[in-house]
Amino acid sequence: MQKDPITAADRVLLEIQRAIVAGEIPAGSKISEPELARQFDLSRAPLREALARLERCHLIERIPNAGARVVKLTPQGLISLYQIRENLEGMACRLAAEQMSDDEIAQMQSLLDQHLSTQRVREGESYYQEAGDVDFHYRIIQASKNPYLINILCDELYYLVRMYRVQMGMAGPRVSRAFDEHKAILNAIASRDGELAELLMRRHISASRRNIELYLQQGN
Amino acid sequence: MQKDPITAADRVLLEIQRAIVAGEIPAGSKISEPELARQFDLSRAPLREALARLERCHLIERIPNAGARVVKLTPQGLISLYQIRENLEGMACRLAAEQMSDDEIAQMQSLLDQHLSTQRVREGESYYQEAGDVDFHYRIIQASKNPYLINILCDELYYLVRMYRVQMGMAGPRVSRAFDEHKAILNAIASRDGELAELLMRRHISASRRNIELYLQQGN
DNA sequence: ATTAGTATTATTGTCGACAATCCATGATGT
DNA sequence: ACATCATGGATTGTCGACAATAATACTAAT
Repeated sequence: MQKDPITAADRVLLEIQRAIVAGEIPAGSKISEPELARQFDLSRAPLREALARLERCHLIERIPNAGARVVKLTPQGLISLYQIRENLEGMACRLAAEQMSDDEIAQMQSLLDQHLSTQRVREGESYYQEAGDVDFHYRIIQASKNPYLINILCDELYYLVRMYRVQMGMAGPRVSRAFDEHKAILNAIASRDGELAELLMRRHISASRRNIELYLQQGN
Repeated sequence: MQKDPITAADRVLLEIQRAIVAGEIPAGSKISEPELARQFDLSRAPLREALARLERCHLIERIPNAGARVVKLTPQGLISLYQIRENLEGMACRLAAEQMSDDEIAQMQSLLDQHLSTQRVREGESYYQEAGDVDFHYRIIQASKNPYLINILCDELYYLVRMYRVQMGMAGPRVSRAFDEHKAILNAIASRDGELAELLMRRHISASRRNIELYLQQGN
């Protein structure tokens, strides 16, 4: 059994991460090490460790001797992010189709059934579908078995995606469509058609991106 | 003009990075913070900062309370790495074809001419071609203008690629072929054919991967 | 009044020491 | 003899303070 030693830096990291994603620490605002240290009642050492990891997942930007700032959200940044997702998650999907075991596929199918039931219960509310969408993508990525790919998508880009969604209020009328698309993707994986699975995933993300772009133009 | 404050952590980072890539610090060996601190004659604080960044570019792996180890090179790891490169550099190439200015393209062409001349001078020696290859890919990636893509490829995966090449002694008989492929890629970019540029770059990297796989099977 | 230069203040980078945790060695019991 | 547990040593995580750098406020000169 592998132990999981939680360090102080880990705790403060999770807390700040959540706060930034939720917008409680506003985008573009300056990060003061002494202030945060007082606020979380710990030294600057573990805090700096946490900041290093926050920089790693693109939530803050640091300039030597000048300090750290929370990233600013821009339409262009979001486009860049979705370009990457389209490629990498498409690739993850192809690999998943090649490498998932039959058991894993069955588990994914039951996961989708589960999503369907909660979706029926909470029709209109998009949060659960959001979480479900995240979960679905997360599982696919993990199933790719490529450690670098997993690291990039789940550890480095994932929080930023969530930050965009949360702060731009992505309710999205795509709940049911997204579910159908998930189902089609999983079918392609189940029939071991990696090429199709990749194509469908790319379309799925591309549709999501266009949806967001539409939302942005509406909003402004 | 932007200043460039070099900190102690930066210096030790570059030094350790070089040492790991060159194999002077052997793959799989344990990293001792106190020992390295003595060796570089500085405190553990900047050293830990450097280690955090080394973890970021996948050169070391850290386990809480247990320490850091230099990554082990495995055939599977190298395959995973090249899978990512194939996708992302292909994408970078397509974006470059869409976004590079005519000036930038002209500069790239003169860069290739420069490679040709040095290649003629040092026929057989692969180091310069290696550096040239690296430079070519680097410039293409930068030209994609996608900050996340640039970060992933140039800051996070690049050093690991070099580590594999150096430690596995990738001399490679692909010197001239690689050059021709570079030229074909640039031609596609110059004619603004992003689709073709992407395809050619993927083939280029795929060929490089197969070359390495062949080398591995030979070596063992 | 505006700008250049300077002094002050605050923040980051670095240091050495302490506390908590892990690894290795050896003792002990069956 | 082997497995389990305890102990000692070493390493990592954390702390508070100092030094170096950057941001700010103020003074002075044109």
